[in-house]
Amino acid sequence: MRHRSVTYSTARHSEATFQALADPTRRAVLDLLRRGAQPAGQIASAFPVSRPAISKHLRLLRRAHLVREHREGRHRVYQLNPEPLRAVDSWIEQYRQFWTASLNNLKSFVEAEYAREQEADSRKHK
Amino acid sequence: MRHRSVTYSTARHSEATFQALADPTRRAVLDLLRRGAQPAGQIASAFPVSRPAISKHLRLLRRAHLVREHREGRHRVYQLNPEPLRAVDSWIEQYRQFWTASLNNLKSFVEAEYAREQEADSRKHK
DNA sequence: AACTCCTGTAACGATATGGTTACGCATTAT
DNA sequence: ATAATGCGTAACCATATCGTTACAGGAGTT
Repeated sequence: MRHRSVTYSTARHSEATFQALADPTRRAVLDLLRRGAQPAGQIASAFPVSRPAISKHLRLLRRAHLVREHREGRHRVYQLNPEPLRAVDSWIEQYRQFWTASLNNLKSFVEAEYAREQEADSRKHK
Repeated sequence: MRHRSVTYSTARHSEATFQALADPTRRAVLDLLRRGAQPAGQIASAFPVSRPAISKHLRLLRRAHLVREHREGRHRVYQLNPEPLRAVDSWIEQYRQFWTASLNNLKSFVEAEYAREQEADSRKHK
């Protein structure tokens, strides 16, 4: 029988953002845009893939709201929008406490937790 | 002519980690393990997919070093290892300044940056 | 008006991803 | 010894992903 874990819903948040960050080229595009807004072609020239490939990455980043685009003459200037990264940041935040604790402490804590749960479970088995 | 952007190399770091986090089920598994170590079957029972599917997710998480596994009787207990998340955190860190600044300030900053670059570039065009 | 520049989209192909069922192998229970 | 439990892997399938080349269309240039 399945539980449909409660934790699932929290992980569903910011799906598009995590998805967008999965690709190294897209992360590099964001890194590039930190230095300032640029037109699409100039962005593409910084990478070893074709311009249409970058165009598709930009579309994905646009749909994840990680970049904003506006026309300027015949250029399309792309600008970083870091807002969605806040969600990623707050997800990570929940893990920060784990690496501030020493690994030894973590290990014993986790093992104790499991031992406790196992004991609570032991009634269901024989 | 291609530049092979310098920023690329920084984005290549922690490739496996970003990859692992791209899937909502895997993020939910990590969220679940924050509450304590658990055997594989118990993890699987929290999700609406088959046990082998979870087994494959766990393998990927193992290879990304986001979880550790050890045998305990006939169970295989999985334990969170948040260490690789530090790399993600420090990547995000570089963006934190952008959302602490007001969006208006950011906008003008970025636009000024682009204007400056465009001017520097204008000698190459006609 | 004709031409060039900049960029998005379409169509296609190779590979990756995420799911399923069937199976094998240890470990514990009977 | 035999059966049952727990879990990883293999084989397979559908769809997604990321790249390419060819093409189209709007904005400046001549």
